[in-house]
Amino acid sequence: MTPLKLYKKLFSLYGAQGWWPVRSEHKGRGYHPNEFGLPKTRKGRFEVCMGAILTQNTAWTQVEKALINLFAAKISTPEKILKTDDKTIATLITPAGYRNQKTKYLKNIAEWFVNNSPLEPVRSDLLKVKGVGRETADSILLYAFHLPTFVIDTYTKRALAALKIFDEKTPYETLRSWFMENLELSVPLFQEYHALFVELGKNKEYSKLFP
DNA sequence: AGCCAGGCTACCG
DNA sequence: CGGTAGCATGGC
Repeated sequence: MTPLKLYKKLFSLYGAQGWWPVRSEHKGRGYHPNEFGLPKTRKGRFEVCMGAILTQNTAWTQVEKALINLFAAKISTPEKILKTDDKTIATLITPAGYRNQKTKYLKNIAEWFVNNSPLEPVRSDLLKVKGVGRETADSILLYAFHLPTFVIDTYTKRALAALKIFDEKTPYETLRSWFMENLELSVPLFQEYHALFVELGKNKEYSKLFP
């Protein structure tokens, strides 16, 4: 099974997903299938960064509540995150869990964003930010900045394990390389592919991968 | 009523 | 390096 064949299999099962939801640029409607140009603005890019932190080990439905709380409080820029006290942010993001940790992480990514966003982001710099691991970094690069990096998450690992291509504890970088070395470096392809793995995982339909 | 969500850090051997 | 506790909340 090649990465491309697996992609085609998943796409035939679920079709276009429209990741990542960008509320501030999509009339608050969330997903936007077959639209790979979003976000287009600084605000939208930072929204994706916040979402990437907030969704760590957390269901997206909870993340949306946290984001809506932040927007309602007019906290939607890195500058505003940085000058709001921790307690206030923690309360607003409560639905997304780990509120104290994620408050610090949001401030860290806000500081990174202020200092780096005019330039093209570099993966190794992003990984130095406390609170940003490999998956979060790759999500930010791929969905906020449209750089062709492959995102590996729990569902991806489970799918590859179900297919017996790699076992569950294969290192992140090994899996990422397998995709990136065997596919064209395409942002729409990588965005859609990761989204399809999540859809598969949510539905727990790994058995459907077999002929 | 547990188990799991679109993980990461700190710390251990 | 690989392995694991702790972090928080809500849906099922």
